[in-house]
Amino acid sequence: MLQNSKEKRRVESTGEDWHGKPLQARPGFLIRRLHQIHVALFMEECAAESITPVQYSILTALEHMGTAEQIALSSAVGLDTTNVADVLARLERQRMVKRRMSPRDKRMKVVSLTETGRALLLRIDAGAARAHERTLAALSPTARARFMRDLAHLVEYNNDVSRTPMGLR
Amino acid sequence: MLQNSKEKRRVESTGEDWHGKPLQARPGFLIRRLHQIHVALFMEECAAESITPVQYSILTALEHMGTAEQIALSSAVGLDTTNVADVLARLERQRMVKRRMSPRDKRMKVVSLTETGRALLLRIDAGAARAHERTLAALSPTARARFMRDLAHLVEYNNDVSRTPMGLR
DNA sequence: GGGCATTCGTCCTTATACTGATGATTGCCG
DNA sequence: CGGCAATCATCAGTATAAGGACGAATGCCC
Repeated sequence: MLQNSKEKRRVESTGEDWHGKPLQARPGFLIRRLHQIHVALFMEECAAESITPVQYSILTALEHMGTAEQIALSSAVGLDTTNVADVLARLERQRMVKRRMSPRDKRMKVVSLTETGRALLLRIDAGAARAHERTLAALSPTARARFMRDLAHLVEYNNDVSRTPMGLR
Repeated sequence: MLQNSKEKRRVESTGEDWHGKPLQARPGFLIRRLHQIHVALFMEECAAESITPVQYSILTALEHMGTAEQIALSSAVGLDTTNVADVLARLERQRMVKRRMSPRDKRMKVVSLTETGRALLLRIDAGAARAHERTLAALSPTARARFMRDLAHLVEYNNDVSRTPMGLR
């Protein structure tokens, strides 16, 4: 059932007794809560423009890639293709993004930022930065850096979990 | 707009340049991904029973509290009351949970575990534990403990962000 | 070059999550 | 005791997220 290319070591039971512990001691619970909190902070800081963290991720990825097929975007932001299509439809409705059929491969759609989208990114930047900083504000700069390193490590290690086609790169 | 009882210090701009950095260097992105990953691992480990992490959280909270009004559950698991009602409706449909009007206060509903729900919790325990351990598997035991401490600290610090009525206690 | 597995986008369904609004009930204050 | 603000659950609406299925297009293999 595992069989990843990386061939993970078996998770040997550390005998950790999650059952007895309160929710607050469980990784899954805390991660969900922190995610919730960051989204709330982001929405608060960016209330002026109506944009969500995921939309921001997609716009940012698009800015870096210049132009991309939906499947590439899906891989870049770690989202299901279904979900990417969904978010892109909303972004297109708001004129942040353009989609055209690829002339090379008629199965694909090529996505690119519009001027409106590029302008939005610039307006959003400061708010997004504040949201990120407030999310980590409780930690000292040292602890913050360490936490980010661990976080990146955890994500990279299990990067191929979930539907994301080729895993995230 | 902030004005929490705690009176947070202003987030002084550390001048962090998130804009130039790739998504992988942004806290929000990594937190979302890790959440995604944990959910996927949980679903994989608990595929036998059809249950989600949030449903598991609610059942667990209910087990600890014995019996509770929806508003108390909402506070315990850090979810919107709307959302709690939603999840409870699904759990009730699967006979995991009972809801009755409170005789004391006819606005409230009292929720409790059924035998089916209690049995499910026992069956799920090992899988949930494996999911939690796999989520953190990339870190050494030392780093894992430190990461959990930081995570708890971050959540506790911003606990009152989001709609959750009284904040989580 | 004709079949056929693969790929890409989309549709349908289900489950979190939050906001805003509403209806029922309660407790409090005069 | 009569009104009125606050509380609790719910409803409607929107946005992530994933799974399953499907049609169109592609490319590869014989």
